[in-house]
Amino acid sequence: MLTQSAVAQSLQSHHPIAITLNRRPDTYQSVPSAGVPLTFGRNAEVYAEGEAAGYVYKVVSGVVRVSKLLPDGRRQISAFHLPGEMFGFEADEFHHASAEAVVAAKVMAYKWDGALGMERQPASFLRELLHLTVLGLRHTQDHLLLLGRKNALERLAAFLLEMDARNGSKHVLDLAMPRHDIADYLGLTLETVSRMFAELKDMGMIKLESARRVHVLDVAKLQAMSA
Amino acid sequence: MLTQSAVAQSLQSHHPIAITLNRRPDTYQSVPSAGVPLTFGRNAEVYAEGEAAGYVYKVVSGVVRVSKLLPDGRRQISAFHLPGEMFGFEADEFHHASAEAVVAAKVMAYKWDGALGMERQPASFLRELLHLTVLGLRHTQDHLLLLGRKNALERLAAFLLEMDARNGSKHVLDLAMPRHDIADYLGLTLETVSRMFAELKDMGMIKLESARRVHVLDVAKLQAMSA
DNA sequence: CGGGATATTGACTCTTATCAATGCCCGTGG
DNA sequence: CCACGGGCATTGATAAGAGTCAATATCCCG
Repeated sequence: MLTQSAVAQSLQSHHPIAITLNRRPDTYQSVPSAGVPLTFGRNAEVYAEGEAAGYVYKVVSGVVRVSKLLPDGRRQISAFHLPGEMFGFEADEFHHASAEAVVAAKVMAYKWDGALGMERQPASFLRELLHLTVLGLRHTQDHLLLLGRKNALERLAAFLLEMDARNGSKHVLDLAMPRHDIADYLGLTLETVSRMFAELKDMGMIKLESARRVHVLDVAKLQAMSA
Repeated sequence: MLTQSAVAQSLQSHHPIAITLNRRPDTYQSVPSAGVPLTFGRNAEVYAEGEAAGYVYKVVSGVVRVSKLLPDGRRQISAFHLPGEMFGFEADEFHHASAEAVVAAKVMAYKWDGALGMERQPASFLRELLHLTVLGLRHTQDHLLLLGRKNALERLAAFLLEMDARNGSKHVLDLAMPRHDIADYLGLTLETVSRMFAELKDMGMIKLESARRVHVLDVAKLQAMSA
């Protein structure tokens, strides 16, 4: 596990950093500083729990997972971040979770000096960030309900619906993450996740083209089942 | 379950509202509008899930729980709010969780017209609110780890430590909430919570003066156990 | 002092975890 | 091009932890 941030590494040692000033239009117009583009391979660490938090991040491509570990290795993934989403905000100067690429990912890093930096941000950016953070809080509270009160089948149904909705409700999903990551997101073991996939398949609610490629056949029934 | 907010009720129908302009110094100096003081009896609803969100709230006395329900009645409490804490921020115009008084509580309500209202807030208030929200997000993520990955004993140990820390680490706790609420916070049943209290007692880590009054005898061991 | 809500404890069940074997897919190298 | 190997996934048998149902017990509050 790295103690130095990936950004710091890039800045200090590795490849020359391209500060791309004329990249594609940003969803988050008011991010005030130019971003640093970073690339991560599968399972590469964006930042680690406990590390100093000097940046906020936005996914350009790929998928990033944010997770926390217990000392004995048990892991809980709190979110998967897809392209366009920001992550890495902290209330103080340290990251209290870690972030890794699920698959090869491109990420923009924006300088963010914690509370200090916040002093100098324009109100428009603060509003945007507050909005994003409140949305994140809502997602996390929904996930509390899932982890605290839903059974394994309900959890997987909710997961597939969430992923489908975030992917444009095409009802055909290419899951970027392995069963183990799904399990750590849903508070289950990978075996149970696998069994629940089989069960949803047997019920005719999904079709598994392969382990990662899922067809959602009956959204309504899945929704009824996820609650 | 009420469909009208408690604030609206107060404003529109019930007792005359005292707009107290010279109350005790606020922790949150930059809340821009004068607050409306409200009183709630045990289990009274501050707001309901789905209701329009026109206010943010601060606990003055008592304890407030924020929770979400599944259609069949399963409940997950995402937080208990103690005096001084704010709650009720939303990203849009609706509450996506409900809030009730655990015991008789006094609460200040501050007008907050969602995104619209946010436009007019000073940056200082936005910063404060962002900070509070990020702190809330951190707490919720910690709670995800608890619900997704900790066993019953670990959950109760963590709960008692959290409550003790928030109560000034006096190692003597007066729990405001019944076993059922603790269970719904920890994702357990009230029977399991009761058994885990007994187990911690048998291990000599706590003393139960009564069901609600708990002495924390060995903080270090409890901490080791909660992780 | 009595009564209702809250809490504890016990017996048993059920869901999910654990441990283990097998299967599948994909990329690599012969 | 095919075979091999390694990661990933599925499936099975069994165990463990928490849930459920039920019977007291205790504590407030009037």
